[in-house]
Amino acid sequence: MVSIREVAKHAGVAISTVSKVLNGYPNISEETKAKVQQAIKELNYIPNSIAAALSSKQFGRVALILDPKRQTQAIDQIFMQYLLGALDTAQELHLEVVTTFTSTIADMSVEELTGYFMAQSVAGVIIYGLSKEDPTLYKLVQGQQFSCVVVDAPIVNERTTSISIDHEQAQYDVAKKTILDDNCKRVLYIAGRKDGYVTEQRLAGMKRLVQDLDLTMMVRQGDFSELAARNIALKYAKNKDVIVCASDLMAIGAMNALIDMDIFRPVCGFDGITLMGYVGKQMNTIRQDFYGISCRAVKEVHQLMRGGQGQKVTMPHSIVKMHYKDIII
Amino acid sequence: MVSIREVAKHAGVAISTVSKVLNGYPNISEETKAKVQQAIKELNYIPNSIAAALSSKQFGRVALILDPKRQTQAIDQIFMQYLLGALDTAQELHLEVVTTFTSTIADMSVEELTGYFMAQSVAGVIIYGLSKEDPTLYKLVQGQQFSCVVVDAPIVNERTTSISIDHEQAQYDVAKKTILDDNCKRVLYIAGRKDGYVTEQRLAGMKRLVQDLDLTMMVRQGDFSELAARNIALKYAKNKDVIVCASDLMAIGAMNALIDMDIFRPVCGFDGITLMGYVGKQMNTIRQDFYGISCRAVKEVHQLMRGGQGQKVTMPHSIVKMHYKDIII
DNA sequence: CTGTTAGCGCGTTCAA
DNA sequence: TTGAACGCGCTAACAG
Repeated sequence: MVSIREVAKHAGVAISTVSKVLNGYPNISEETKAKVQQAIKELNYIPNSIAAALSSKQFGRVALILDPKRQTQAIDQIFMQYLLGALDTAQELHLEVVTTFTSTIADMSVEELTGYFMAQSVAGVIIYGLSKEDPTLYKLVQGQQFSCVVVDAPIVNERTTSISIDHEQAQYDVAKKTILDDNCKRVLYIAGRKDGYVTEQRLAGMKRLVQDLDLTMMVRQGDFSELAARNIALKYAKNKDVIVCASDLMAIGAMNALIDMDIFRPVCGFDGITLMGYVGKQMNTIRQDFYGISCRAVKEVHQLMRGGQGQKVTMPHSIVKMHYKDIII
Repeated sequence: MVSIREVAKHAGVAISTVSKVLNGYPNISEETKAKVQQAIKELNYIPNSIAAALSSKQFGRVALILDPKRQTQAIDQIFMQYLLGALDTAQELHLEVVTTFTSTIADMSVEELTGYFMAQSVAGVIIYGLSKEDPTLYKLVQGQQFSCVVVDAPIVNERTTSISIDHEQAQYDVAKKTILDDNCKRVLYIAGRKDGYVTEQRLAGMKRLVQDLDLTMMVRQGDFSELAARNIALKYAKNKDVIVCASDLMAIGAMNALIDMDIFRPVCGFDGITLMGYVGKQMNTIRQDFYGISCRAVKEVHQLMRGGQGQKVTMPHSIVKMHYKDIII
């Protein structure tokens, strides 16, 4: 294993000089910089990220906090996109990533969690889909001990950046399109879980749409569960004109309920997961670039860790109708 | 951040003593062990895994090498199960995990890859679905510089353990059940990619079955692609009695081809992914416990890193018919 | 059985 | 502009 020591010897400089070149510090002559880089190439030197993390608290590692539902594996695609985006970008920025599932840290207090991350030299945290009722992670973010990026939660402070699409507008857009296509009036809206920030925002979009188009709306909590959505549709869909769902999975549940009841109503979803293309019925949905969002999240946490300021970032979205022919490859 | 030093001071012992209790070394009196554990509890001490990894090469970290297809997101479920199993078990065994996608290491030579892992204090590697034609990873395994566990590849040596279900038997089982249900004679077998070990093994199972049941079989390479399987089915299914596919995704492609042709043939798949339950047609498939396999993989790599011997581990499998009602929750 | 000591590879003062 | 020296938190010989 080739260490910084050997690079220094090979280049005929001191270890600290190599370190400075590596980390882009100023006050190094072009000449020595070239010598060092030459030596790095020749020896095929790769800096030991462990040692670097141990030595410097400043540019530590990034923890990814994901909350995959162990039951509903149909949406694993979203988490994989998050992971792919994060790991790709982390490699680009030379950040080390720690993949963490919420189950791992479920019964820790803020203090324990803080210690846990500190012990791993974690300086930045990306939280995907923070629940409003997760006090520990919420406190972690508010504590501002770590540089945080929250995806799909509207928390911003000195050291916290928020990233998401405009859920209010997206829900408005996709529902409007679906409703205008069939000239509907009576809407059944199957919302998400109460403790999610996006649930509120999407509901707000629906309320605005109801006003703008002069509709009537019944709202029920589907908790992002396919089965719950199915049951809600079975119960209430009959005397509605359209079913708007806050997730693709719920849209699939609702659609299957309609098929069982042998009635037709337009349904729209939210997310754009591949599964939508497999269920036999084309549905409108919002497509988010989960990969791109995650890339951006890593870039933002990188900024924060280098002294950047927390901010709100809004990513673009689009409306698509999912077809099997677009899915199969 | 509370360090081992403070624990030692608090317990009134030396640092190394704390380290020894931490790592379960022998030759520590019950009394001091109790004192130390008491101090650990009181101070809420969490060992710094970074420092441990840096200091000791022996019990370093474990790299997970996954190869998720960026296109075919329908099978992300499998990778998430692998990840969940690995992370859960790693936490149990106090192992640190580095999640790696093949894209990250795609254009490295063995030497570079070795350096890359060494620089990260990686001592163990778990490779999920090693391709026969990945020379770099293959050499890495054969080089025996790392403790390796290969999932679904039959490589065993001093420091390499192989884990998988019995693909030959599984393919035999699921095809036999499907064939006997409908008393078929002419089989279309859509195999996987040529460079996969499992492809061979499953094909061997089919050959045995053809002998045992006195069938005729046409074999085509579907490359684990839904579209390829669809095209194969469109071309050859007509004068066959049954279509056996080496993956669920290919079975779905084949089934959709049959629907388009408006003919019926029994189809069976392999994997047991959730998607199978959504496509409207019930199909036999092999269910593997990807989560459990991954748990076992981590346990095995843990053994290897502590001096264990490489071996072959076979996991159980079962045949299921996928129903939508079993999927929706 | 316990404590002392020397690194692991690197970042970072502080002199030179 | 460069380099020597210290320490990050821990493990592992070795000495006691």
